[in-house]
Amino acid sequence: MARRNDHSKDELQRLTLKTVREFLTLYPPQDMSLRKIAKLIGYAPATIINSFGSYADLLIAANAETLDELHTLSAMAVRDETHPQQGLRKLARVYLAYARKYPHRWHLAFEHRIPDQKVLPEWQKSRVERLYALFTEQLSRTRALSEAGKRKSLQEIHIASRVLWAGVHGICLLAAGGGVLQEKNASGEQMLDMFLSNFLQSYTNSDGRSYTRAAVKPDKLSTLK
Amino acid sequence: MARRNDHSKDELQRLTLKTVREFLTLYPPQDMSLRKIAKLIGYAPATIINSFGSYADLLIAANAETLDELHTLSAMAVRDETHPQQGLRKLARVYLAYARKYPHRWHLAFEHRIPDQKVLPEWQKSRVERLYALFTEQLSRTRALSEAGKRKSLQEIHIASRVLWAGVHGICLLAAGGGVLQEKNASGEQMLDMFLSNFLQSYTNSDGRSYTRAAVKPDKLSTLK
DNA sequence: ATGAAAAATCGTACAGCGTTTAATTTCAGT
DNA sequence: ACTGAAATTAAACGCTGTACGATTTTTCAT
Repeated sequence: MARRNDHSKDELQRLTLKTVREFLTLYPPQDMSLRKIAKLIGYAPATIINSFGSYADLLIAANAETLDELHTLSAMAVRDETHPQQGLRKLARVYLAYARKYPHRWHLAFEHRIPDQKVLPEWQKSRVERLYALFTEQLSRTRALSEAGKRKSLQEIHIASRVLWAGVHGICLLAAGGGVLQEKNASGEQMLDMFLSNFLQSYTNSDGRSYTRAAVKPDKLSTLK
Repeated sequence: MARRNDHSKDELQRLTLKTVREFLTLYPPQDMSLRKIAKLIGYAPATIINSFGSYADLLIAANAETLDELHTLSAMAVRDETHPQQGLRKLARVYLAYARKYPHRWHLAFEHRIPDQKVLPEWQKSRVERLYALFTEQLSRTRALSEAGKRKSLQEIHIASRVLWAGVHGICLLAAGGGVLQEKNASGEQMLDMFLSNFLQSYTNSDGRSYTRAAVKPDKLSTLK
């Protein structure tokens, strides 16, 4: 066969990605295959490969979409949010909501292992870092103080943002995860709440040894529940 | 062909699992296959299937070994540990060390998705709960107090143990994870330290609103660094 | 001791997978 | 109209896990 010109190159890529997205909305990644997607869009498997490079590259592209969507939702959630602790809570809730709504896409994006030693592209890593950055941004707004009473260093904030992200991610695994990780006696909201309340409580009170009192007053804090 | 009697049924299972273990010590799960393992042990693929039921069941059995090993190491680490906060730190460090030493086995155990709707056996879930239980145990030793100054409820401790585990797991993903999650500017130890210090600081000081002072004195706490 | 049943092992076949190759048809530019 | 490039596919390749049937060995009752 030959050139059909039903779709332009870009149209075909969009159609493919849309089909993948819809498939993963219903079925897990293991049930997806290049041949199934090809059949769904009415093209031959080789056409998709020709368009994306490989099935793995198609998955990477789909994951990029997922990360973008998650970032957009997160950014929207913290826009116009003046209270950084509230911002962090909102970020966490967006993550949990997304992991629950699109578990298969969420899993694929964060569990995906590249087949060989083929490193995944930089623009993919930077998408993940953009997610971390949302936490970093809220954190640096907390004006939390370090031991000596000085502002926390950039490195401290960097680490704390990773810790926050990791905690939220781990909790989402328990709350929305398939496989061996399934928690039914504690809700995701409960876990997120306990995590953020306690971590931020201590984090924002310098290191908790009360050289300094927190900038946030207790009654302000209690409104965050 | 027919019965060879080179190995008993149990011997063959042990041999198979040992081969899987050794394979995963060197190579990632995606590179493993039923046929490769069969070739390595000198049996036909169908023999393994006949012995374990399916390739998926073999993986589940291998994961059981991983979870057992992790539990044994963890239990050893907190045996004779009188200080519960130190115990929790040791648990976290064992997890991180294991995830770093056997990343492929670790990943397979926690990421494994069951193929179909075939639920994974109860004895597998209970193995994971046994891991949580180690955290629960240390936590209930902290004698942390709740808002009203009373001991924390079982439900609170339950949630807190999940939060701790989830946080440690998430951090291990960043520290030892392949794929899209790789943190190079913050070490796993730094992240674990910040996580545990801050979370426990607040958790053990009731909810931080200082109805009650913590049972653990500040100078005790500082020795945990 | 003998015959029958059960168990173990494997070769073969099957359907599906991602990917490569070669052929074919169409489009764009001259 | 002619030519070279681009797009699309069918077919084949080497994998994958699994089902089936045949074959041999062990086990056990008689």
